[in-house]
Amino acid sequence: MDIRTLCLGILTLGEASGYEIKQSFEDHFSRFYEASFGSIYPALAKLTEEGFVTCTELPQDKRPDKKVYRITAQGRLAFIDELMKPPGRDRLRSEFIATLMFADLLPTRHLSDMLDERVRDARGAVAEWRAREQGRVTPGQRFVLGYAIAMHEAMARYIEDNRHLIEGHALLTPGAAPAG
Amino acid sequence: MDIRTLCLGILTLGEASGYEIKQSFEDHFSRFYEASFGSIYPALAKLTEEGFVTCTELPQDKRPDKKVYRITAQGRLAFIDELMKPPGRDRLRSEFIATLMFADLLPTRHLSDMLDERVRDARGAVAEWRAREQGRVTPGQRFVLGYAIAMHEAMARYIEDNRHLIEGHALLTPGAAPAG
DNA sequence: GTTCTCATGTAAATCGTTACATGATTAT
DNA sequence: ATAATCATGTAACGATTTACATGAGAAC
Repeated sequence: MDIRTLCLGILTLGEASGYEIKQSFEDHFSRFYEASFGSIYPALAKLTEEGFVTCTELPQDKRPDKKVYRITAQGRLAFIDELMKPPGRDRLRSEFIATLMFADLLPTRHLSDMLDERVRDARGAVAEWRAREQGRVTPGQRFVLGYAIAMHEAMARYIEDNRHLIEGHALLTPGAAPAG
Repeated sequence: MDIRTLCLGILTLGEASGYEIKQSFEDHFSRFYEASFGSIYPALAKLTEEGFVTCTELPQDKRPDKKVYRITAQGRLAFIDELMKPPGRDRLRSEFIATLMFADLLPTRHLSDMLDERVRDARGAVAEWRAREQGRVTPGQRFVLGYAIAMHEAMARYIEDNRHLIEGHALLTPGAAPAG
């Protein structure tokens, strides 16, 4: 599922310009997929060429013309075809996790700061998603929002419940018990 | 955190050949990071050039010589330097999630199959990790294994608890209540 | 007999980001 | 003044995968 296909998907929700599609990526796919203009604009050009979307130029004053894209019937079919393919494996690249794998090489203080920040960040993301859940969303979007919330709550909870495994390690090694 | 750095990390756990590092990626980073030979071999060549690892060739019969890499003191420092950098954001690309976002475009039957398979897969992964948890692992590795388990359990649980949101939709729309 | 494991490496292709190029308007 | 929002697009660069190249031995 490349960015080209995801643009098509966003256009099933309504017409949009390249600029607006970028915002949609941030709104709907935030933390799942990201896309830059450098991939969105060429994708839209290609989709137009292929007949999956049409493009109408709206003249604007003091700005480049706004190009509004609409998905075609053919585009809708192509998108559904793509959706019906068995989804590939999730691909997560987490520097946070990679770092913690080597926690024993790092000072406890540094780890604590990292974990604190991660928990803050996860809880912040959950708050944002909860807010978005209140708005008008399709059942699919609601399911995915709930999924994101559940995952990030589980993340925060796991970190809080298990941070002692890496933070408290020095205190738990034999012979390193604190005096008193 | 690129593959080059991760190779260095794996070598902090002990000497290894390129082939073995590939296996380590599957063992330790499975579902977090993946790496192919096409990225590992050039990475090791570059690390050797930079003095972060040394390479010893073991002649083998009927096979290419095995090149065993060991991390140097300099390499260890460089790796820790890298670990101390604030980790970048997690980057997840999930075709599964992207597909569910557009669940309303798909037949319920197809969704059910996808969800079933995802739950099976998550529970299978959890079982594998639980087995690995029994072996000898560093505290960091234990933390990360627990994290992976917690995440995938949360995933399976969320899907089971909320699949009706997308599967049962037809039954819940007004006027579509089952007779009886 | 076909697939898996072991073992290394290169080259092409893919996919995407970052930086560049341009420029007015509005909010802080 | 400085940044953010609006608006499009190209070109260079980067990271990684896939396919190619080679080949024996063991297991099924």
